[in-house]
Amino acid sequence: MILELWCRANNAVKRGDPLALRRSSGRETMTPAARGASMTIASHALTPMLRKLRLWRHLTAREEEALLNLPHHVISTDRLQTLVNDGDVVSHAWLILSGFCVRFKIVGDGGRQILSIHMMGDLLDLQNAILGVADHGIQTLTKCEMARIPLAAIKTLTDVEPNIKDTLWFDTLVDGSIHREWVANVGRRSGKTRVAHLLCEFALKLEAVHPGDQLKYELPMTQEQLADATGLTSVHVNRVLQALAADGLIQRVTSKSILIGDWKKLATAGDFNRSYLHLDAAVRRAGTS
Amino acid sequence: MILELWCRANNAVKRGDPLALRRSSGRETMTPAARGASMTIASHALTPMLRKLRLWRHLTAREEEALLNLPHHVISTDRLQTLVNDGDVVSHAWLILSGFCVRFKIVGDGGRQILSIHMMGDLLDLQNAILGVADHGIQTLTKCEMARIPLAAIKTLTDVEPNIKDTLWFDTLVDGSIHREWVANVGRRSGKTRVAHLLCEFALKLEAVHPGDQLKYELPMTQEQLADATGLTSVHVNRVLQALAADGLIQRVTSKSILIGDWKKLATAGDFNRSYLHLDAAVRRAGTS
DNA sequence: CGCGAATTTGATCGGTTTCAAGGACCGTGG
DNA sequence: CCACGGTCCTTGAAACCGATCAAATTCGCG
Repeated sequence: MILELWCRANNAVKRGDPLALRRSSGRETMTPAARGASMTIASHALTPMLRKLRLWRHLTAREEEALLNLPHHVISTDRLQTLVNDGDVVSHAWLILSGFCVRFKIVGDGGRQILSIHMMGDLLDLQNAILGVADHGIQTLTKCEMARIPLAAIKTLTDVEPNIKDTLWFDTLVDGSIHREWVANVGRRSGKTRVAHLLCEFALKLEAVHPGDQLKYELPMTQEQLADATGLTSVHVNRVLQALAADGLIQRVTSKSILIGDWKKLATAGDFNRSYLHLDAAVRRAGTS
Repeated sequence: MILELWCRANNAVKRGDPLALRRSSGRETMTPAARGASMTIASHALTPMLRKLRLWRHLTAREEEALLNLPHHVISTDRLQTLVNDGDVVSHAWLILSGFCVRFKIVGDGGRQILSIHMMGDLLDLQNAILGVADHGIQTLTKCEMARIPLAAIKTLTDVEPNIKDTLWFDTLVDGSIHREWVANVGRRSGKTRVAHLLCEFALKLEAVHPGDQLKYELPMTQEQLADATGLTSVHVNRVLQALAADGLIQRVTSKSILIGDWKKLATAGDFNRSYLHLDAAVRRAGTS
């Protein structure tokens, strides 16, 4: 249901002829007509990015305009599409317009570790693009609409708009902060705590991009993906979810629909402290300056 | 012994009257005379930073000069000093001139997770400073010499020197890449693999700032700290180290001195692929442009 | 309705933790 | 130079959390 709301929120994006990403090639294909369409019609396609960046720093109207005018094209993907592979040479950033994605790594024994979960407004892969070679993969969890933005255009823009560069830098720093929390999460917390922590993080990130009461939401992940994110197995995740439900911390209407029964208790069980998300950065900044 | 070499390399730094950091307050104390001394005499104190930043991007002579002229003062610390606590309001960055530091988090049950290990030339806490509130702590592993640089000065400099800003941004992105590798390391690898991976990473980072054969080095960490970095217990780290030695992957002359017996085997055992360190970024950049 | 994917359950196994105690090392002071 | 004390390393045995394996059940969807 939340997904539906988002689609409505994004209805400025023309999707008359959504372009499916080919699973085999991993690169988008696009007719000249479609390319032209996405460049001109979808002039406000990038608005989800603003909602996110405004959390970090104040942007002037001119700066926001410049961000919206970044060249891009919009792509529709199936679920479970791998957009970027570890080792790829990357020259574009991805912006999520709708849907959910993860970043991940594959380790030697074939195990997979999800590094972060992303949603509408998140600018993905700017890290990979600036570093030049991808050190991790990117995969969609659900059907997504993504905007593909050339790094060169971002460079050109940030070179003349220092405040935008600072904002994007800040955005990547928050990513780093979340990584650090995840290191602690998978390194030093029990299975139950890890899962509870993830549920809290997801609720708060949802709330940030889509204000409203996010105590009930659809978790766009299978238990196996949840396991990959928490460093557990899917079997154990299943048992942990049951335990959380038994304690009344969550209720599970369907398998993926999470209803947080008691936020305070869940946050305590998840050893969750929102400060690492830095969601109050703009508020704090405004208050002190 | 490596530490000795480094001290010699840093002998431009005047340390006549090292200023001990007070354990209780966590803030440096400094006589006016000493402050003046560190500002003027140690004009090349910041050179270790250049060696690191040159790995990421080319810097012009003027830019390097500007970086060296950043206002700062030099501080000597004991081992196990906590320089920054989670939650601190941060207005300075720390540059390591000699010695080793870690970044860490404390989780709910009192457990500690080390997030990254740092050495000469590493610019610490720029993340915390830009984000405003520290989301993690910083502690010295050994006696260190640190330069404390006001964030305001870095801001002023990077606003007029975009290439320096890009370089520092790149530096924080590499930090993020290392964080991602650590998430995968503690999340999805066995104890033995985790420890082997850490030993490989440390050798390579040493090599980067202090070229020479780093197959033998002093690991500036106790087994308990190794455990905090790998998400294990010190008892288990002890057993893992013995196992690695039994397999001939490492030799242990003293408890902390690591001699890598077979780099290839250790890298394989540690599922280690250096690409996430992005140490070849400058090389690659030079080759393609 | 029927198929494949995802969830759930049970039983067993094993890597890692925990607890506890002994021993080695190192810096310090006498 | 040695004695001392504290930190760190090492070892053993037992307990436990989470993994593994396998099978049954439910869910989602065309």
